[in-house]
Amino acid sequence: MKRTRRFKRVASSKPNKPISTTTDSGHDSDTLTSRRSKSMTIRSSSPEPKINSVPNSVPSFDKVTIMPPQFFQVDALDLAPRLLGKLLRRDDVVLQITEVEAYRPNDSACHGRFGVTARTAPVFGKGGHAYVYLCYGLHTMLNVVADKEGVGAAVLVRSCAPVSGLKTIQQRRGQITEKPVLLTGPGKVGQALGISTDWSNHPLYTPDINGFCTGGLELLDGPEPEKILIGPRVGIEYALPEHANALWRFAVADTPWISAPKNTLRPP
DNA sequence: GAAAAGATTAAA
DNA sequence: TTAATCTTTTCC
Repeated sequence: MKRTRRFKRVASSKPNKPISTTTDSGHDSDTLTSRRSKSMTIRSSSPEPKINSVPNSVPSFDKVTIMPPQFFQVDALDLAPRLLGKLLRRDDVVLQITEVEAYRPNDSACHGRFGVTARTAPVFGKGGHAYVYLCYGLHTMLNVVADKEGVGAAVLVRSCAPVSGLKTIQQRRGQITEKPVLLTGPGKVGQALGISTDWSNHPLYTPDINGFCTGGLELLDGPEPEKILIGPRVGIEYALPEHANALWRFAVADTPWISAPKNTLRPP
């Protein structure tokens, strides 16, 4: 066990991070608990859930709609394409989801295939929570848990486009660029959001206190893409052919913010 | 208790 | 094309 030290290696461990008390590495379950405490009421189902007329501009935060829990309580195959265009927010960073993959029960590529374990427990939890795991020992992968409690289903967020907080994104990524290389790839999304596996099981439908950006992680409504592309999922060659070949990868069409490989994506 | 594999990325 | 890197899960 080499383990030089148990220092929480978080992607965004850059020294000049703007967050004050709630640092990435300082994030812990206590913080989660308090954040989750109910004393805050929000109308997650406002009369006008759609955000049209916001093509490029950033929607003002107090008009934003947080997706309600019931939005997530569907089959991962249904949830996945609906996540395209939606927004992930943490701090001043807002990312628009451009590419996802669905993972489902009885799916030989799904992390839930071994049943409930310490790592995968959130996958079997209530839809609308995050499932964050470490891949290849270094990349934090963000999934949106789907379906009802007890069902092992989730949607991996593979790529995003930046909406706001570009400087923070670049800082966390360690790259000063506006090109797709900034956010196309699941590990990059996790790094840009500055999350660690401690964020696994964090609810994405619970607003920050008073709706301000206090370090939470939320899924906000966003414009639906006009056209989408589908294809087989990436990096699951070990799975059974029927699952490896299933077209459960979804992407926004006509955007450069898509991860490789792109040549396996086709119109539905 | 040990070994293998992995929903990847960046650099050569 | 390949090294980096380490947790999770399985097997003995």
